[in-house]
Order: sequence, then C-alpha cells, then structure tokens
Amino acid sequence: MSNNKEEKVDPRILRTKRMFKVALISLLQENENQSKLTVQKLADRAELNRATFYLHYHDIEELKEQMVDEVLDELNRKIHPLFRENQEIVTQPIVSFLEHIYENAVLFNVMIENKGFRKRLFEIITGIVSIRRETRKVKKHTSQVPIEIIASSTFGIVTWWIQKGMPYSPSYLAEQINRVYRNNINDLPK
Amino acid sequence: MSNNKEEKVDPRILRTKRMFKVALISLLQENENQSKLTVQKLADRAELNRATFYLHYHDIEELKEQMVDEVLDELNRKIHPLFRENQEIVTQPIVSFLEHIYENAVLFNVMIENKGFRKRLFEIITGIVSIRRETRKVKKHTSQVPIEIIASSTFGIVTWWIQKGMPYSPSYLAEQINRVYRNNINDLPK
DNA sequence: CAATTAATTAACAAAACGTCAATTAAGTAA
DNA sequence: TTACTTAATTGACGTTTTGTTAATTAATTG
Repeated sequence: MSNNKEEKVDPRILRTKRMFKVALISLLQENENQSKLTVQKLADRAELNRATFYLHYHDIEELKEQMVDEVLDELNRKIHPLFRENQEIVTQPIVSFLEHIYENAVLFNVMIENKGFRKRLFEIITGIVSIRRETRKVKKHTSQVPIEIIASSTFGIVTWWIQKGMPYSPSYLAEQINRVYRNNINDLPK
Repeated sequence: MSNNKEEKVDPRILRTKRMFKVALISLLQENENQSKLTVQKLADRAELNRATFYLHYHDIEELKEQMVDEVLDELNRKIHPLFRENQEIVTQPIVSFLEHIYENAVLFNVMIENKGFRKRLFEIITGIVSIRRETRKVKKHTSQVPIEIIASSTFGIVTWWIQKGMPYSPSYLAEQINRVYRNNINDLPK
C-alpha cells in the first residue's frame, strides 16, 4: 500500500508535504473558520509557493484525507500487534490506544473535527471493543447490548476526552470506560 | 429572546428564509462536498437571487447557526416541561427526546454533521442525564462514574443512531441506553 | 560535473465573494 | 383603490480565490 522503504522519494517532496501538514495543523488550531481556510493562507504559513501546493494536492480536502490516513495508519500499526499477544490482559489494547492519542494530543485534537477521521476512528474502536468482547465471551457470558451500542458509546467518551484536552490519564479513562460496561460483562476481572 | 407573536414579520422575509433553509438541507443531503457549497448554488436551489441571500445572512455559516438554534430551541421546548412533571418516570424525558429526533430524521441527519449543533446537543443530553441521575440519587445510591462520562457515551450512542438512519425505535434505543448504565445505578426500576 | 526533477515566478481565465444603485414586485394601511 | 413602505430582482463593480500553465531557478543524485 504505502512506500515500504524501497523506492526513494525525493527529499524535497517529503519536506514540502511535511511543511503543508504542519501549516494545516497550525491553522486549524486557531479555529480558523474552516470555510475561510484558503490555499493562499496555507502556502503563506508553510512558507511555500501557492503553485507548489497544486503540485502535490488537488485541494485542501485531499491534504486532509492524506493526513487522516497517515495518523490513523500509525495508530493501527501501534495497537494491532497487541491483539495477538497477551490475550488474557483485555484492557491492554484500549490503554495503549489511549496512550498513543495522549502522546499526540494536539494532532488528535485538531483531527477529531474531521468527519472522515471520526469515521475511521470509530472503526478502530469497534475493532478494539469486539476483540475485548470475544475474549470475555470465551470466559463466560455474552453481553445483551449490541456491539454497535458499546462501540458508539466508547467512541463518544473518547471523542469527548480528546476535545476537552484529555483531562484524565489514559489508564484512568480506560478504568472509567470499563466501569461503565462492567455489568454487561458479568465477569470483569480485577 | 425571540419573536413572541407580537411584532409581525413581513411574510416575504419568512418565505425567503424558509426557502434558503430548505435549499440548504437539500444540498447537504447530497453530501455536497461541504467546502464546495457556494451561495450561488444555494440561491439556485432556493430559486432566489444571490443578492437576496446577502440581505439576510452574511455568509453560509450564519445561516447554519440560525438553523441550529431553531432546531434545538424547538427540541428544548418539547422536552423541558417533562423535567418537572412525572419525576418518578425517569425514562420519559429521554424517550420523548429520541422520539422528537425520530420524527425529524432528515433534519437531524444533516445537522449532526455541524460542530455547533453537536456541541449544543451534547449540552441537552447532559441535562437529561443529570436530571435522571439526581432523581435516582434521591432514591438510593450515586454512581461512581463522572457525569461527563455518562453524558458523552450517551451522546456517542445517539449520534451513531442518527447517522446510521435510526435503525432502532426510540423506545428500544432508550432501553439499550438504560441497560448500558444499569449497573452503575444499582437500583434501576423496571 | 551533468542530468533530472522539484520549486518558484508570473500570468491567465473562470468562479465566487461581497456590495451597491436602480428597478420591479409584494405587502400594508388609509 | 390608492398611496406608502419594504422586500426582491437585476446588472454591475472590484476583489479574492481557484486551478492551470510556461519559463526560470534551485536542489538532488549518479
């Protein structure tokens, strides 16, 4: 899918794309009225020419899409290995998930406003929740509540946490999330 | 705050504003690329002159803000009376809340993508959740989980439900939401 | 060094913005 | 009905943004 270390990309391209990404985050942080965000402002902030932007992206939407993919691909890369190992410690994937977000607070805080980003983040959370549920199902009971209800409510909590500036530590938040669903599991360890 | 039946508004103004609102909903339903939504397209859809738009709104953002206020003011008007009466039936406010959304499915489905709309909807849900919690607190215990965790997870479920096209009935969804939090209440009636 | 490719510059037409004055149309009150 | 008031339309305006191009300058690589 992506560049796997082989085919070398011109360092000028990498630099330019990095500059535009940083510039976009910078502008989004200033609640820049979203609809008043122009390619010219972006180029100014990136200290690059406006025409250079069009050499790499068709429009700002495309830049955003690429950023969404990069940010969430990296998140996936970090948490996927945790699904195979340590299956007895069911809280580990969600804690690692929250820790990664915590370490990239600014990035996630601006990206969470993006519709496509939220859609993919929801899918990732659904994956974590369903793995956890399966693990527990083997142990004993299955929950009465549909998986989408659990996933969407977890998504709501995580989104709130990101938007509020992450007022709780990842482990504390994971604990709260577990506490909410404790009854439906019937056999939560600890 | 708003026009309380007295000072008459010119019917042409009411018609024009209604036309623009209907046109906006129509365009948003076609997931018109949001950033490619122009005043010209809006005026075309409303079958009104572009200059007429600027007679009533400064930009499209302002039109959206007014719609958010109208839609949620009406929702508030419907559920607020329920807080005082029938305090023993704690599930009534959330059911009425969901029913109102259900009856305005298209409207809420397009509005839920709006940031300001989500922010105000979250506040409304927080109100419902805290009233319910207080009512139950009197009866017996208080929950261990912070109110914002409950509110944000409920918000996540409701948002998912709206975006998915409301696959469950309001009463069934309310039941599921109650089931999720049943453990933390310790004495949920049924 | 020479060849290749990226970034800059300046320019262009097309579209969208925001505003305005003059005109037409619709609502209101005598 | 008529006269008054106000809303909507029309056409126009300069400005900004968009998306693209050709020519030039600058950086990377072998």
